[in-house]
Amino acid sequence: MSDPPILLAALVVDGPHDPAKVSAVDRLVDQIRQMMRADGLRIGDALPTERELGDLFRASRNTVREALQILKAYGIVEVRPKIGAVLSDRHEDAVRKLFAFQNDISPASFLDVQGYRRIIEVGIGDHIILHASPDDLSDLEHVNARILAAHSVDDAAHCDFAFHEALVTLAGNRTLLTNYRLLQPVITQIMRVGKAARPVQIDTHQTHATLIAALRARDRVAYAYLLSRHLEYGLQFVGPQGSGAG
Amino acid sequence: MSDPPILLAALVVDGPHDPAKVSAVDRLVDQIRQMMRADGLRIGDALPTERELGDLFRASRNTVREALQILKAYGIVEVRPKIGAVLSDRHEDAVRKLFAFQNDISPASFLDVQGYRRIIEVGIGDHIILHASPDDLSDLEHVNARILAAHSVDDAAHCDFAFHEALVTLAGNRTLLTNYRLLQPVITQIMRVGKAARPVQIDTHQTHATLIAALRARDRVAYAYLLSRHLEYGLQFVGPQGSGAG
DNA sequence: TTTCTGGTTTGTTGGACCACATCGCAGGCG
DNA sequence: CGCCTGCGATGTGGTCCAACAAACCAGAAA
Repeated sequence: MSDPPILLAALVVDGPHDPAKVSAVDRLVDQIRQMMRADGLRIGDALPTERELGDLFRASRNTVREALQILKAYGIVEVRPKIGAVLSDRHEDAVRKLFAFQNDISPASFLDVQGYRRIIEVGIGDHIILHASPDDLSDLEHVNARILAAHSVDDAAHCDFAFHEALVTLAGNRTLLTNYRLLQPVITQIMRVGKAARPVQIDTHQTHATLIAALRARDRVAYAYLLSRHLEYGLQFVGPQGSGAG
Repeated sequence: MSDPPILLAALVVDGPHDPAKVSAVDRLVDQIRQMMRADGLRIGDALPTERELGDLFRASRNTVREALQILKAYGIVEVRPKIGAVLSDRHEDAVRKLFAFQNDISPASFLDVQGYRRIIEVGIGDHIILHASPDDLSDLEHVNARILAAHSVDDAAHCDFAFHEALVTLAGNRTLLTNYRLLQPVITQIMRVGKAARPVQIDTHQTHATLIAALRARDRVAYAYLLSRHLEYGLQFVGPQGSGAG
């Protein structure tokens, strides 16, 4: 061993077995994150300038910039030209974007996603029936009403998603909601396809209304049945191999 | 007055004008991705070198590197020292890492995540009971057995997660499994905390065994009850504010 | 007040150096 | 003769520096 560059201690990293082989860029990413936390920075607060960061952490501006690109890709920092890097709340958007990065939407994934939705949306039925207030259900109806005013397939698909999103919201679980939202692009696409075959805003609205009615009646069996049928309905249009057992 | 710009020739980029003033780095990210697709590159194939990319797309190497950092953050390329950037299938890992990026795990998220798990793992009970083969359940037992051989809290936590992951796998839904895996860091951390309080490998193994037994008996009520109690168990250790309504 | 000027910041470029992985060649050995 | 080994040459990524352009901000000047 000659004399390796000491490089400061790379404080704790997520890697379980990363002794010191971490690159300067990765080290910077961690250091900047720690600085955010240590200084208690909040959304909208600005980071030091690139030069200052480089000076602080003994790194060149290029290295700082590469680290900032990673932070930017992660959506926790937003670099505004000539203003600087500010803490961002685009993290979830970044996750969503990244999540949809490779999703070639095939009929198979259509089926799979609808299956996922059935598990989720049926599974939360009990909780909604037990805990949702009449106001909650009224809100649901309000969201449902918007689909009647949709003036395009795209619009209708978004309203449709908004209804189901509101449904999932009533489960009162942030993790679940976050995960469900991750699939927004795929789900909305499914809805678009279904509605493109023939415009069915009124049908959709009506089905949603019966779902709400089942929740009001605290009828979990009816809710599960209606929801399953509702989700299977769209599968008719997804493609040739969507046929077979519904 | 300043001297005329030295380089900065026309050399403007591809196709239609970009009124959006997209940065060179973002442009490069797109161009590299297009190149991947156009050349039909597959996992493991190598990209041109950074210098060649810069030459190809009329960008400096630093710019290329910033673009590669983004691609790397997205998990679609992996830069191996002295080899170059190769197409990677680490995309899901990248999503997972990104997902856990801001999750400074608080007792609140502990509760939330356990609630999410309850919804999911209880919700798939019916499907497992209806569709799981005896071999599936034997596999589950096999996975469960590994926890007895765990020699550290960390190891036990991973085995514990592996069991629940196997459980979710039996639901036969890829989307659900992907989303569940997204939470692996958080879930494993929860398990670590729970097992750090006191080593309970045998208890965990036993509880898992009763779960399997309930599945074998096709007793969905018992399954749901045992699972809920199992998930609530770990919450005792998460922190003082874990109290209150479950 | 408005305008201009200088300083600062990011975006981008070109170039430089280092450590090291890989390749190819020469030479030794079975 | 053929195979293996050792060793540079080459090229790669990792990092850094210096510089310029464009845009912005603050303050002096008119």
